[in-house]
Amino acid sequence: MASKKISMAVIKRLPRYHRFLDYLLELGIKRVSSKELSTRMGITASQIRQDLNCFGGFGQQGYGYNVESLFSEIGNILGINKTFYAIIIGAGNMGRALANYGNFDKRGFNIIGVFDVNPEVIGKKINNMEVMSLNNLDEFILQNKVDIAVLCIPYKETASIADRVAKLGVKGLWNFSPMDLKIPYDVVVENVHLSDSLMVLGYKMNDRFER
Amino acid sequence: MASKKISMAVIKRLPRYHRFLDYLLELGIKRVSSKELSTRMGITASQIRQDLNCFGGFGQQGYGYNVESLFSEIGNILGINKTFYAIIIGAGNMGRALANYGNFDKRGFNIIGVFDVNPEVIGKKINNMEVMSLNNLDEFILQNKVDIAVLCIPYKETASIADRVAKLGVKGLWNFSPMDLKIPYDVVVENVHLSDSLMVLGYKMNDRFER
DNA sequence: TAGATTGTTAATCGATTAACAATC
DNA sequence: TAGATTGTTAATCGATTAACAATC
Repeated sequence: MASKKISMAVIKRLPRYHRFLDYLLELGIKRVSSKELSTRMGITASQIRQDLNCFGGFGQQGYGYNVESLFSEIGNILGINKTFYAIIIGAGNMGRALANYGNFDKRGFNIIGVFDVNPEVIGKKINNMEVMSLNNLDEFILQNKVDIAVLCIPYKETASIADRVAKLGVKGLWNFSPMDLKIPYDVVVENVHLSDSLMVLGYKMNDRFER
Repeated sequence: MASKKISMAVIKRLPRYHRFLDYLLELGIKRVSSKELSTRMGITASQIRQDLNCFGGFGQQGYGYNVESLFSEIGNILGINKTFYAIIIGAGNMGRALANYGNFDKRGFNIIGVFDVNPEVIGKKINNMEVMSLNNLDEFILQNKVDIAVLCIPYKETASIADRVAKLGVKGLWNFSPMDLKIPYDVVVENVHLSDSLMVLGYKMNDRFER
């Protein structure tokens, strides 16, 4: 598995398929054709078939795709059945929101710790987890299996913390800071640049409505 | 302005340029060449010049780009100098985090109201704003200039609320629900699908480390 | 002026779409 | 079997990269 290189464009569509299939499942729909997915999702049928065939022939000629099995196949590709252990670094607005958000568990992402520097926050409970001091970060990572660090820290701290956890063996960074991370270690980074997204929205609005 | 169609690929890189130029400004750097930007940002010099020339010749042959003026030009393109008025719908984890996050103001996004359905939340203050009842949403939008609605509501409510505010004249939706919005009105949508992003991170990790 | 670097055109690369033979 | 729809190859489209003349 994961042998031939698959483009990010394809990967990024997978969660959308997954979500839509989940919805079809809820509606009790058993089978679906690429053509039907196409009209409902606004993606060409051709692209859907191309995307799915990157990973194997999930369909059946003359029939289409079985919703349930396609859903679980895509889930497998995305690794939903595997468990990742994550810590949140930074218990500010975003860190707290993510710590409280329960739905990541469902997708196999377990939050096992929250860290901050602020003495007023350390020791307080967020979603039944006591916020730990950043001083104990290294120790914690060495003593627990930590796959992912969720970075919810200010711009200036991001690079050094990223570096620090990468050195300790954390393999994935989910980065909410506006910093573009460049890390010399073997770490996977996924950025969520909220303000970039907001600026793109602003652009689109100006462009469309010629304010 | 905004005459020839510019691809989304280009637009999405603009906030990154903007951020990096801001950083150079802080360092007190006055001029920069596409080549230097290239090595520092990990984008080809060719692409940088192509991107910038979509909007006009901001550079000078033999010299490069003036950091300050390029920064402000990109800011203008992104509409940072214009003010948008936004409301947050849904005062759950994400809604609260966004309401408390002060940095959007800096980019011209003013949050002027927060709404929720939960009686326990209505009336409470978030970042000096009293949470209003969703019952008063229509009235509020009609009586105030609301450019953007930030949707932080559960999956099931999203479509109907999006429809409702669009009908009332809201022109932009910043959507944090996993719902893929299809709206029959003239509205611009920017989605932030956090769990999609997390799933992509999971995929990358499985792929890279062959768990 | 000579050197540097842009703006812009042309070439390449990759992603999307179309077409159709394979097959359920 | 006939109809439907996939899997897959080929054609098209768009985005990225390379090249270079224009010019500061």
